[in-house]
Amino acid sequence: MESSGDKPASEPELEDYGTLKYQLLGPSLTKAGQDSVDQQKVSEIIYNASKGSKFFSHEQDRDRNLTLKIERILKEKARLERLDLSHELRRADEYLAELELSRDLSQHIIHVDCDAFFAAVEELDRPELKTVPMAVGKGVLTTCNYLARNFGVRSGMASFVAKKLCPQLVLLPQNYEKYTAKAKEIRAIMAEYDPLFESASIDEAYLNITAFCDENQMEPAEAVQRMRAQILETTKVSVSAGIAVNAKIAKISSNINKPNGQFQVPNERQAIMEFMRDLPVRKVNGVGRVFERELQSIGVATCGDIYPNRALLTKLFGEKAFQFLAQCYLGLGRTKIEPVENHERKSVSTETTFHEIGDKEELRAKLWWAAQELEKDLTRTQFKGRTLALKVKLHTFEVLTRQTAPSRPVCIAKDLYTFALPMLAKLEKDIPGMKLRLLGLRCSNLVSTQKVGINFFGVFTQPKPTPEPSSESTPTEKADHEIDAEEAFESAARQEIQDEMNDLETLSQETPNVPVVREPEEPAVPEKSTSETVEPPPMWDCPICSRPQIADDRIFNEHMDFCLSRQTIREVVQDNTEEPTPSIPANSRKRKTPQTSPPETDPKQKRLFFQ
DNA sequence: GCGGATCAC
DNA sequence: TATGGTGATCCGC
Repeated sequence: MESSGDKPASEPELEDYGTLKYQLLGPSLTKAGQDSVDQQKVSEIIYNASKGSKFFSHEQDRDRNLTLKIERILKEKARLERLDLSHELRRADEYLAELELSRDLSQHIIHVDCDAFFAAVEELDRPELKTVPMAVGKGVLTTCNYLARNFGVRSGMASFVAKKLCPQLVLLPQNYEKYTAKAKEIRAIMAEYDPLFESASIDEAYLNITAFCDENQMEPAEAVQRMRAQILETTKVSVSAGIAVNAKIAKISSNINKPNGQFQVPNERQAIMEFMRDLPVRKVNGVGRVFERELQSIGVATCGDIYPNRALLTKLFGEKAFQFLAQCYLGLGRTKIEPVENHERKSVSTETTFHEIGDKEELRAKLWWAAQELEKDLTRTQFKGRTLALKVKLHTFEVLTRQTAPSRPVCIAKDLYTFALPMLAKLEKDIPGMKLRLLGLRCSNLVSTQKVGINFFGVFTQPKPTPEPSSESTPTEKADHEIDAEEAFESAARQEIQDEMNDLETLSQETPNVPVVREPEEPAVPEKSTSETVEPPPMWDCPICSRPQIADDRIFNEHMDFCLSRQTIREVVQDNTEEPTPSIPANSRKRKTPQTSPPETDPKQKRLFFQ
């Protein structure tokens, strides 16, 4: 969420707190300065609340590694400084000169950021919450109101830590639909100022108001003042805004007079350079806690400090980092603002955290669950993946990823599971006694499955179940999904276009399984399709009992359903309840309905089960 | 291309 | 007692 205030003077002294305690304060600290908060005290409380936990040990590890890395950076810096750097210096200056030529002062870009958005929306429904410290989010806080911030509570903070800082803190669950609806109201107003505005997240947007200002003979600050008033008036949500020559400076500026304020950096080179000169590098989007420490170690605290170090940056941090920092120093940034729909999606993923699991059956159930979730997301976004990645977080909080390139693009749960399982098995083999706290799947190298369908009247239709951006797919990609016109025509008689598309989808990718069967009498895809599968795995491991099963749909499904009910019975028995076990229909896996739930072993889910 | 790491929100 | 999920990018190999 957004951060608040801009008070370089109150930044904590690293030496006083130690790097670890600084790290534990969380990512939002330096972006959001806090007045009236005793940071030292807050730091102590967080430290003590975390001490001894696995999370803490992991943070300690990371901190140690970063400290070592910084030692290497300093050694390298010392080595470089004994050399002749005139070549590096000239190269840096040439690049700066080149950048300077590209400077464009003609645009008025604004960044709009809602103030404590989720909390603000909740306060609209329940005004009494305005007078108490309140936060939104379970486990980890998504955002909190300004009263809570006075206690040192922040977004991204574990809620039990927040409770230590502020025992009277009111915690609300997230209600995403509510926030989305409110965001839509706000966006409708922003569209009046720039119809091609760019949503950066649910509560942030960039607008290019150059044209609006020209057409209405208005100064940017005046236009923004008007827009903010209009948003507050009609949606009752206050927003802050930054006005500048580009997105980078606008973003920084929107934080300066937050909440309910705005700040402008004039479109003049001199003013921009002065603004950047004293700006802590951490304020720039893209500089996080790690890079901040690395830069600080070589004496770069503000963007102005970049210039005297320009000859060293490429060698120490790489070419990209140098170019990024050069642009920070000059105050350059993008002026191209465009709707997110124009952006090409690169990946689709899902992951969940759970209580520590070491049991292989349980892990397979989690993997199966993730596969089903990912299938849903891939269906919604209309993609298949050429690459599939498994992500796990060990009980120690260490994160590992393994990826594979299936023989063809995948999007069906069973395929996702089939290709992911060997990666999980290998990890289990390589890490004896592996215990996980998170498991996730990601598809990348995406292939669009958006197709032009033909309806009953022969009219082309563009199915769009969600406003998901229709990523521009290359002609080659589209060739992957040419539809069988005959089959399309037959399907056209059906009422629901979405069903039609799903069916076509299934056929087009030659998967031996029909993911969606609405009509009970609908026959399953004939067995022959199994043989059409590219590289059909001869055996599948059951996600529940992990025993290999013949790779035949009917046999596999029956076996899995049997295992599912058995698993349920066992849990019921273990839980010592006399509640009868609901039987799972044999074909339940073939219906894309909530009852497809996997053998859930989370305590929470078990409880739900018996309610 | 893969895996680790960082970053934003 | 207890520390999130999604997407993107960069680096070193």
